[in-house]
Amino acid sequence: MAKGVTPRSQDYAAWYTDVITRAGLADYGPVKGTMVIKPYGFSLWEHIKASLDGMLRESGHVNAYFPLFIPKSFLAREAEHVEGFAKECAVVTHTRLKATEDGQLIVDPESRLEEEVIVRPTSETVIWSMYKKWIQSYRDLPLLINQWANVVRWEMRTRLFLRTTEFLWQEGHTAHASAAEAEQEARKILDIYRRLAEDFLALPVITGTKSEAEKFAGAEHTYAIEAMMGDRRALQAGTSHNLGQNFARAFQVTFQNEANEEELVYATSWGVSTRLVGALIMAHGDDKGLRLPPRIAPVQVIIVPIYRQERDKTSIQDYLTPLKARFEECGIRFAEDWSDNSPGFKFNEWEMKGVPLRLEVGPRDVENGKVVLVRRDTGEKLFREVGRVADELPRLLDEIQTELFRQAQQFRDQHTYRVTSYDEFKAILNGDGGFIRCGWDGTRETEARIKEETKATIRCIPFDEQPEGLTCIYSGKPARHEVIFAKAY
RNA sequence: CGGGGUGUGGCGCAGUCCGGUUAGCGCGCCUGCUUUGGGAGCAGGAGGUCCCGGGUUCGAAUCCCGGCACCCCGACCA
Repeated sequence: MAKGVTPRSQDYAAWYTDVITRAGLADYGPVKGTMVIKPYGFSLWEHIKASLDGMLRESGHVNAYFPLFIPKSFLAREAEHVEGFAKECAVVTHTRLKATEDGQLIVDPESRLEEEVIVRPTSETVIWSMYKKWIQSYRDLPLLINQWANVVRWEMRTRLFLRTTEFLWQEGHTAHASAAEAEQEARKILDIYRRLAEDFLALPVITGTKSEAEKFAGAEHTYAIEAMMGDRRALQAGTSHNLGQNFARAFQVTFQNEANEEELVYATSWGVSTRLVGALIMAHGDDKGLRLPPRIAPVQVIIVPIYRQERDKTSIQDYLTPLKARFEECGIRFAEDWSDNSPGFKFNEWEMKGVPLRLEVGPRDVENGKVVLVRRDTGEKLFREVGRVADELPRLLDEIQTELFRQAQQFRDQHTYRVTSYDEFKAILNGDGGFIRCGWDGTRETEARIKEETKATIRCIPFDEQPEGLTCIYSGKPARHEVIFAKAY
């Protein structure tokens, strides 16, 4: 195996998969499009998950679990929804296999299901079939349920973490007594997603509304957080939908309001997935590998001992004992690398894994009462007194967190353009690419034409849009919205 | 579903055109010794249905026919 990864500038896609495999995040599964999330990658996901789960609980949501299998007929209940997902559903048609005389294993034709079931691509339909049973009165509302689950979407083209046939996510499904409350919920969740991205993943995002063409199948409105990756393409990092009464209507979920009138329930759904891991890799990674934000890094500090002889090793171990005790008191996630690999190898290895801080201790440090710290974000070397380093670490980790965010934000801003002519628009997309902020006449036709001609799509209509006085980049008509265009994953 | 490519020890590849020793190289792995402040050195060693199935031939990784799988590029998508 080569020593490093393919440089980003040479082949971004190869760099991305190299980093994932070399850092030990994931591996390809045996079935096309599937992925094994390895312990280090899974630990990263679990930290992301814990961060979000905490925020969801604080805002009154509870976790539950709904079945993987859904009757095929459920999907068809909501017209747009079936349209959106039918093409990518895995379908279970039989319930068993059997061995033939010549030892082959075949699907037992006698086990054919009367009603075929689908593997959930998302759970709106099963969940609303249950909500029908659970909701009668306004007193049953709001219902604020979240589930952490796997879903399957049989995609044509897959990429590790960004789009796999099966992926892990959380999906929230809420029911409300008024349209206004559902709208407020959808927006509240989007803000939680924004905080997850910005405060935990150090990933600056743009919040906004999806165009009709890009919204979720079955939603009234879709809101999203959009982030810029290192190749200046956009990645949708989370979505929140106001479903209006569409699913309540499809599943006949009504409640009696305070005026004793029967009314359809108002709904939202929202989700973020393991795609966030892909976002982290592409937003922060460099040619040495991952760079993880301390708040979600599985290992925040890697201790690398450096020694020649057994007695040095022993003295380093003793030297580290009180320091490690202090780390534990401070709640710092640290690990030690006592493997037989050379120090240089370990440095590269842990940089590949994106550990925010490396702490080196060698005989010279033991003699002088020092340690050496090296920041992954800046490469800076810091020499510190062993007795004081634990007190400083929480602040230093915060600083790294902030710095990663700052770098990503600066990168995004440098590659965000406001343009007024379609020629400029195309020049940017044919060049380095980036986010383009411009006017749009609000028509599906314009959006479709631009996509066809440039591959760029409307990522969102940002909440802070200022369409007044703008003209449409394509048609020249007065702009209905100011939007962000970009090529997207 | 179109277009392109690749299937050979764990990984990356050479060998295939032009059939012929025991299928080779780098990395990794195992053992031992020496090393260790930016991917250590030497010595020894283990590890292969050459994607699968037919065919041609005295002889097939190599030629012929058929299949399968995966990767990349496009249309669809969190």
